[in-house]
Amino acid sequence: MMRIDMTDRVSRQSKSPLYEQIYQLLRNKIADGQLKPGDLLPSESELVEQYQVSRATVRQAMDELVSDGLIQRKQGRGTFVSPHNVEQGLVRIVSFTEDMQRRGLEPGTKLRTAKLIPANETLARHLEIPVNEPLALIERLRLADGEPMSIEMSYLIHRYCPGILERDYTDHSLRQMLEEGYGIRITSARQSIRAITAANGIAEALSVKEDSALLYIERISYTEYDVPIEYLRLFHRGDRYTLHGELRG
Amino acid sequence: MMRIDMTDRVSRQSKSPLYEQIYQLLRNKIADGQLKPGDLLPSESELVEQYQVSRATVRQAMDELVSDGLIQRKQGRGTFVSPHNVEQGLVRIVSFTEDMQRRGLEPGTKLRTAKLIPANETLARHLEIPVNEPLALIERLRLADGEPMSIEMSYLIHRYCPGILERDYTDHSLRQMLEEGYGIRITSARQSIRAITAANGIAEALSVKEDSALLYIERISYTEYDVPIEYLRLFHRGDRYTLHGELRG
DNA sequence: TAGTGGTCTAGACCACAAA
DNA sequence: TTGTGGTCTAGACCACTAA
Repeated sequence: MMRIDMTDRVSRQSKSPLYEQIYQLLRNKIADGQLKPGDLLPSESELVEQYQVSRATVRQAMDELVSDGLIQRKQGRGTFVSPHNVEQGLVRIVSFTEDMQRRGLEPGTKLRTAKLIPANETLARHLEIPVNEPLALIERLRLADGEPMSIEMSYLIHRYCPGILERDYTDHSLRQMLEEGYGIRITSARQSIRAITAANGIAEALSVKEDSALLYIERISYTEYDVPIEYLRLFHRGDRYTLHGELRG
Repeated sequence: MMRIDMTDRVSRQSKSPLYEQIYQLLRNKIADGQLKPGDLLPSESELVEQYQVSRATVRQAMDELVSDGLIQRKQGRGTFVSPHNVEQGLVRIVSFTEDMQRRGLEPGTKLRTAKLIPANETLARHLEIPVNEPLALIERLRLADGEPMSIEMSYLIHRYCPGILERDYTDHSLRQMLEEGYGIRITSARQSIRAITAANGIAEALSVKEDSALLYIERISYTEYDVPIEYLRLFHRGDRYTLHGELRG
């Protein structure tokens, strides 16, 4: 279980900025249900009082939540938790586990492959490495409530995370392992989304008919130094998986 | 042709805020190629000087561009136009025409249907109106370089835009007509994305085989008063249409 | 009228990158 | 060392909503 800091305060000694700390505190309150959809948040001036920071800092924290789609401001009335829990995979990187839990489904994982392969031309170009550089390929079947939901193929630059293939991918998220085992933080990513038909092997693994429609996502993840670290391919069952998002006008 | 304001200044008399004006000016410069991908933007202090506003206002304008994915900040180095023109339909509402132009394709439109229908239960629920309320259904085939790309089915609450069915949808965007003809501004939307297989009629219109994979988007658009105004269904050809986006860690 | 969020200012000090 | 963006403050006035 994740340990959660329940002290509802911010620290000026922390290495993370004040607005980030406030953002996390509020995000946690929404995540764990202390603040429910439709609830009125404390006003900006109340938060200024509570955390002893300036209003600009409070607003910076809330800006992030707005851009996540988690809260909505109403001038003259206040700030509210968004009616539905939107924000799913279109703005922020979300682990499969968190994604499923937010949908009210029980996540599960089966490892299909974990091996070393040489980078082909496409992978090399996307990861900005030489052709034939060794990559760790980790392929997992993701389950929701025991039923196949997605296949994830993760191509990691092995040089940055030697020995990762010997670890256990079932219980720990890859991102967590990269951070804790190798000090690698993924801070941004670029992805493309399209619809494809399921090839033979994929269809079988996902328990769908051949040529069923899949939501296919390719994602390149970058470290805090803007270095590509992972190329990810996601095959989501079209009949089970939907992305949600909010748009501005 | 759209008239573009070339005066590179902001006005304190304008009804739109200063940061919004600066945001639009910079956005236009990126759109029309005055600022190309990879280019260094003027520094924040230079923009402060140029537009005679505070640094916070400049930063607020740039925050929007960052969140659009159009620019990237590099501490100690400067702010750059994003290498690729990402930002496509996952953050901001973009017209089909603009979308295609950004992809370097020639947009085209064929009207398929324009008629009045009563709202069924699903439509009524999404649009927050009574069942059987009259809706204007406008169905268009969208072309890119002369080839079918998407089908758009737009369900508008007719009460808010009477007579819209008599207008010309080929040359004007629906959003533009709503704004100019009825004073209705669409300021936000909520959408869901999934993969489906093409049903018979849709497949034929899109010139693809039956059961081809389509990227299917449902979108509810809201006015500035958070009133639902339009329910939109988009069927994009999976082999031609890809969404791109950036994620935060 | 009182309280909310929306906008804006004029500073300050910091961490980081490049010369 | 200089200039960049990153963070933060303490104010100000405005537009909007609800009582």
